[in-house]
Amino acid sequence: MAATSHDVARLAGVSQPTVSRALRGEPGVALETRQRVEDAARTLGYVASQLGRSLATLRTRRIGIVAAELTNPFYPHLVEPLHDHFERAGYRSVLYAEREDSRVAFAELVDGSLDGIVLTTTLMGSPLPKALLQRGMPFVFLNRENEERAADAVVMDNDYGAVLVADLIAGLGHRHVGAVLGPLSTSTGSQRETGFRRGLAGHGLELLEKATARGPFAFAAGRAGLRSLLALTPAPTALFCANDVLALGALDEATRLGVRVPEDLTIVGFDDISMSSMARFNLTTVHCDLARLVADAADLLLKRIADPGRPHNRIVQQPELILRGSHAPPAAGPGPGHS
Amino acid sequence: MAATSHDVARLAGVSQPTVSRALRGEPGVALETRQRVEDAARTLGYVASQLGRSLATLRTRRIGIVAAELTNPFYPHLVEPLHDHFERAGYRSVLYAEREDSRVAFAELVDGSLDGIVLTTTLMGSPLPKALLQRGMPFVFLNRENEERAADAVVMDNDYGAVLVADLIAGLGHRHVGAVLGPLSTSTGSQRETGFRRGLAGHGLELLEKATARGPFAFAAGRAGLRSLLALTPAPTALFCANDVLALGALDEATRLGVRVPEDLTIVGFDDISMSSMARFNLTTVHCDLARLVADAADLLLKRIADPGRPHNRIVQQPELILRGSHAPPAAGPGPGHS
DNA sequence: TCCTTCGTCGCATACGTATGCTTGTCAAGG
DNA sequence: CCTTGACAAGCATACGTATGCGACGAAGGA
Repeated sequence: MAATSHDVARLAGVSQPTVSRALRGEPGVALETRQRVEDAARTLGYVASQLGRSLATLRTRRIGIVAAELTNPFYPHLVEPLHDHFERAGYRSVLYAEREDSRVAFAELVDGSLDGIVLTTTLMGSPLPKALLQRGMPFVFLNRENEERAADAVVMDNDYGAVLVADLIAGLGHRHVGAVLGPLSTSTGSQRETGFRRGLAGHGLELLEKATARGPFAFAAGRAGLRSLLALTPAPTALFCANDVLALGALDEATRLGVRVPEDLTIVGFDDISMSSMARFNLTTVHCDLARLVADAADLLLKRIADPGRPHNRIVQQPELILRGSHAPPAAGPGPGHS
Repeated sequence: MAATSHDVARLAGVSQPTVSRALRGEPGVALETRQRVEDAARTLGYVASQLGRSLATLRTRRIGIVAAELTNPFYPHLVEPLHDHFERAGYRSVLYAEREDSRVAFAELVDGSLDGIVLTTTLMGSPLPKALLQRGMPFVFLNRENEERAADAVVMDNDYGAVLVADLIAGLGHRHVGAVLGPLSTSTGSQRETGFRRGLAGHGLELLEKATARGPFAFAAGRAGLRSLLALTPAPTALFCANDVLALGALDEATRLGVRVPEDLTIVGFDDISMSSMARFNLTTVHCDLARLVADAADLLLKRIADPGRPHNRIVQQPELILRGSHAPPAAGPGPGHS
């Protein structure tokens, strides 16, 4: 149906290899021949088959991005700049939005249709990274990682960021502190929890087990977490949420319940996604430079594709506290009631 | 490097075609042979090359999704369910996030690496759809379309939805009405504008040219639009925004400027993306059932791939007004001042 | 005994491109 | 006049899988 390089060759009166060389601008083709080939290609509307090309070169110029639901507003902040980076480098992005990396069929990732993979949803204990490693399939951890250390990774210093939050909350004078934590099966969730506890301890405070809620990094978990923590007596006057999506969920639920932020309740998030800076949320949070995170990850992956034998690299970036409007000292009286 | 079907054949003591048939569960392979092949494949960790397979079958089981920036919160509502739909049907999604369909290199879409394409960012006058049509490349318009009528399309009844908004605003008693419109080069932008003007006219109202702002479907355009319209005298008491992203941008800018919604200003959007239902926004808007929109589009595309000769189908879905908290009658006095 | 039928498998080839090697031509230099 | 080299283009083949067709053997019936 569609024209092939053989059709072009026939029309131009040359051989198929000459067509291949001429259209790719390889040297060793006479100018006159090259133009005849280009004319023939234009006449036939010829477009080189990526399939044939990939099979011959064993390069597909496609990169897989394993991410979670895109309607979770965190992931677009990774996927979009990844896509743009790879596009500039001549690669296409194939989306694997499987919620968890272990749900991605391993075979789909190593069936030869990808040159490399970005993992953003890896769980602790997932066998996928090791399997990719054994197969020699280039990949990079982005934002999340797991126990596998013989791999490229670009992550935030989650522990440090959480300590910053603990310092802020303790410094404001809060004594009843709660947290909406992420899954322990994620490196981000567990590191942010550890850091927050450690930070509180530095101020003689403790995160009581009953003052914690835990759930997936989703709005609904933030909402549920806020409801359950407000039911405590005394209710916490400050809440650390393990990421912005949780924090925005909690913030929104507080609004719904008539709890004022920050007057009645301090809420601090982590990530600084774009929604958090909108005036209606104005969330105090830990800023992660996701653009730089993504840029580093894309670079590492492209370098590994170019040279599979190069030494592994683990890049840790420092986050930064962003003070907006969702934090304040605790109210003078007892903890906030709730209507 | 990676094992091929020839390696498996050698180990199992059969021919390569027998390996192919055995592993795909084709009939005509003896049970004992099949098991020997499966054992050999397992031993070698064999995964069939998608490239070889695609070249032989001329089917790639990949679908291209042409969308805009994913950080624009509208697009994830299309891309995610598309991805899930196609995955269930055994297809992978390749992302082309190029802002405009005309910026996507045509050759990339017809180089044989895709079985079909979803267009969500088509501009009026774009030559891409016709070119795809001429090449016999299956595609479907989703949400946006252009002049090309010999194609599958799934769109909302934008005109009708905009009339609903006009009815609401006029019914509330607003006389000074403004609008933040989308690009005329998009079918959604122009249809929503036309419908809104027609709806207002039905109530003896008019949308003055100076009471309109226009920009891309982005937060920033909503913010800028609100600022410029509030500078008018008299300032509009009600604003129709051509989609939710514009409306949320306007709403957020109003908050920033100290303009109260809905007391000082009514704002109505279009699309009903998930952010709009959050308590902090609580946006009155026109609900589009994007899940159904996407489902219909995915179905149409898969049917066309299966049968390229079938008649074209254009599905128009009816939107529905959702009354939340951003609309109210105009304030008794003159239009709102702004601090 | 011979022919038919069926089940099983291999042979040959197609899919479309890239690339190493060889051939052929022509001009320059000895 | 022969040799050498550069340049241009073709030949052969590789990449990995799928599939039409033919071959072969066993089983069954006439």
